[in-house]
Amino acid sequence: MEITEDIIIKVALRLFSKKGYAATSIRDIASETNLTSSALYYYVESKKHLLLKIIEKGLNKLIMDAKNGLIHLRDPKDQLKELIRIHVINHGQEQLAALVIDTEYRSLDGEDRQKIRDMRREYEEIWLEVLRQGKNEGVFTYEDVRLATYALMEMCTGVAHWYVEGGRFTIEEIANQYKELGYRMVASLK
Amino acid sequence: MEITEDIIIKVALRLFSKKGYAATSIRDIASETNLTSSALYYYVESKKHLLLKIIEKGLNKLIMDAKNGLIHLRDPKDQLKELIRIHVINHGQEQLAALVIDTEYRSLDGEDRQKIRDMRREYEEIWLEVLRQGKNEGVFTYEDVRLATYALMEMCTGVAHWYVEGGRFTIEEIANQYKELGYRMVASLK
DNA sequence: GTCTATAGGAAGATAGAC
DNA sequence: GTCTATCTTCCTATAGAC
Repeated sequence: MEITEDIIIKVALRLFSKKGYAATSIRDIASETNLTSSALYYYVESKKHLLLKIIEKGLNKLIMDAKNGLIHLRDPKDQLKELIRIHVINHGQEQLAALVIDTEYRSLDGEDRQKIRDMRREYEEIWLEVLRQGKNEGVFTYEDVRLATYALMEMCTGVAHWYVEGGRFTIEEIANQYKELGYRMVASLK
Repeated sequence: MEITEDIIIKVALRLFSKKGYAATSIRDIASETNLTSSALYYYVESKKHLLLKIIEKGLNKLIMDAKNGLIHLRDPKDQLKELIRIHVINHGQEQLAALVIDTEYRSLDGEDRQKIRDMRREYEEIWLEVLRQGKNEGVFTYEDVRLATYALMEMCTGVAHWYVEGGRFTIEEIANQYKELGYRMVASLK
């Protein structure tokens, strides 16, 4: 990957997350990268392709981090807390990407849309499996696994909506509190 | 309010939530209401004003429902469960409005933006007060009230992202499960 | 209230020079 | 690799007839 392309992606990410994909023009992106809009097309196939790459990159990182985080853990309680930690930290550190992934999915169509849908499902499946296993072992209690999973995931996803770097808590401190809140949500009482 | 205006708002709401505000044109809205774009301007001041009215209406309903729901409740546990119930049912029944409120806030500017920000803060304050009171009375446990509140609210808000009418659970059933999950998240162990 | 016509500009993307 | 110039289409919004 070339250096100019990285800058373009970074600028596009910032503008897409701030103004939205549709409201951001190729000329906006070009202007902030000190290129003309035609020079930009030397690096980028289309505006839609740029969005796709941003979303793919972000989701890939999240999935990889989650899978790596679980490798050495066997206890569902530890696994859940690790998923919460990774999800929260991702949505803080990669806040702009997280916002774009969540809100601009609708701007894709056809096989692009399907591909992102599949990646989201893959990530969701990681959580579902941990929650199922925890119930089987009797450490988790909930009525429906999908509902509990969505509740947990959306709670963590929300961090991207309010987190500000340099605020009262670091993202690690937030992750720690969320680990406790999330675990209590589904924990079986001893 | 006139009947044509209601239809316009309904159509705009559907299109804004599906394609996004910026990607929806006045012509799109006119076309689906069987009006020309100029006829539409007889009812609507501007596209931005239409968005503002949609967001205001949706937030107003949510705030009113929350306030009314709490009137006769004194126990923080009951109050929290009622807030969860109202928020979840609102985000299921008014799903499209909820999505527009959450994602198109950025499309407003100036005093419009400030007004919506204030309304969101007013709603948030209702939750914060219940959570604070619960901790004072010893029935809730958490490290930071704002963090716990955001976690609870975002968990419930997320329902708008995945709920489908006619799915495995009615919105009331979902609300019931969320009441339990949310309460356990902050409940003090006896 | 609803129409046709149109102003005035901005959008995505490309051609071709350097 | 980057530019100027431009094609074509779409946009919000208005003027003025009926």
